[in-house]
Amino acid sequence: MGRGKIEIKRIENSSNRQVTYSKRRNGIMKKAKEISVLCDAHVSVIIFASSGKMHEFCSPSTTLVDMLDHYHKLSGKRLWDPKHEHLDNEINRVKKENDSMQIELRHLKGEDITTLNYKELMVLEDALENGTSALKNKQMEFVRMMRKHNEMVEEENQSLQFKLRQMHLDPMNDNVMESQAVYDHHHHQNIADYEAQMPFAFRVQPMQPNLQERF
Amino acid sequence: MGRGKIEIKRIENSSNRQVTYSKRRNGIMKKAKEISVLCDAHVSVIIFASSGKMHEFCSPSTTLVDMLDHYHKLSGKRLWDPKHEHLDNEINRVKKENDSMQIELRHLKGEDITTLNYKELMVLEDALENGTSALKNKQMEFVRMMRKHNEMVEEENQSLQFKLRQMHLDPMNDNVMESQAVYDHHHHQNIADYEAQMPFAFRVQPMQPNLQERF
DNA sequence: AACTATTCATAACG
DNA sequence: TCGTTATGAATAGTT
Repeated sequence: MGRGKIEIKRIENSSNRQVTYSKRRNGIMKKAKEISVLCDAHVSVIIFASSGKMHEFCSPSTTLVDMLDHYHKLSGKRLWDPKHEHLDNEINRVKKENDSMQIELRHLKGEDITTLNYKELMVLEDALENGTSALKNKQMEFVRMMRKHNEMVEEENQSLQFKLRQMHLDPMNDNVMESQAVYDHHHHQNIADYEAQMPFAFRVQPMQPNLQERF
Repeated sequence: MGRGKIEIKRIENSSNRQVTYSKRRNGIMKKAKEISVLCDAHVSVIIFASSGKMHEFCSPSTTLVDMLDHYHKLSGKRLWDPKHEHLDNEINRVKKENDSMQIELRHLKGEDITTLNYKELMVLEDALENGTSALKNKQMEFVRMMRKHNEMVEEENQSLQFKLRQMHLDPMNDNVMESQAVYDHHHHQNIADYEAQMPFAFRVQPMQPNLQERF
């Protein structure tokens, strides 16, 4: 197509080559645009001239990244560096871990255990027994804390009653108040220590209405 | 170029589109080859048909990876960095999921529960109760299967004893054997049905030595 | 860059 | 899917 047929081999004349490059490059880009419109195709064309200059075309319906992503999936060839592959592997590894943990969790919660064999059920039973007994211990600890707390509150009540009685008997005597202050200081220190260890729910609402049902 | 001029817009006739696609794709690939030879250009063409099939051309003097590297440098556009970031985020997300599952698992197994507050302990208790009761049900199912199995074995024993006794009394009489054969056929069918449902551990070693301790 | 004589690509058809 | 062909498009060489 031109004034004469040409052989397809490197054009030695540099300026000729440059001109032909520019003309044919435009031709290819036009064709690429056309096929993408005519046939709904996704097309990516990247050309580097021997001069180093780059030209590219990518169909407007997509992006180069998406195309390369797709390319990666279809061809199986690795375009991205080992870094990338490493990340992929890491994701797969972690996801597998995730799946097996999810299964274990479901089993412990009593779901999907119909497929388990006898041995697996034994393991599950051991785990549940451990969990249950640890829970029981922790709950007993709560009970002990509650007892202690109650004792301290009762003790404080007594001290307050004592104080009130003294003031009633002798309203002008400050000595009573002073000796009480020493007691209070010590006492509140203890309560503070204790509450620091107390879980939040307990401190806000010390009396769980149905706690006794649970033991 | 062709029997008539065409407008550059999507070809609605599907088979026409397919034919045009294939012809024009060949045309582009040929042009790409030619320009790379004639002008020393590095060319990459990737085309996805709307059908999903992929075709590519890359000048023989280079590779797609090299071209993309070059592209990366010249255009400044970040080709895989966004992908990297995406993978990183995915990993972090899954790892977080992992961690929380691991914590839940440990709690169910009775580990690290000292930090739990009262509310959390209640939730844990519910989960453990569910798990335990599901396990109990499954175990009872095993017991029922064992019972059934034992009954069948005992029944078979009786039948065998009967057969032996008959042969001892009248060693020359084959009728006994024939009537027994009918019985056996039916009986073994039942056992096969049953064993198909039996978990593997049970079938290999029907008598678990410490089973009775566990119920 | 334009022009134009040629070759090439391809739309329609078989 | 394949081959053929008339026609328009691309482009090599020229100005």
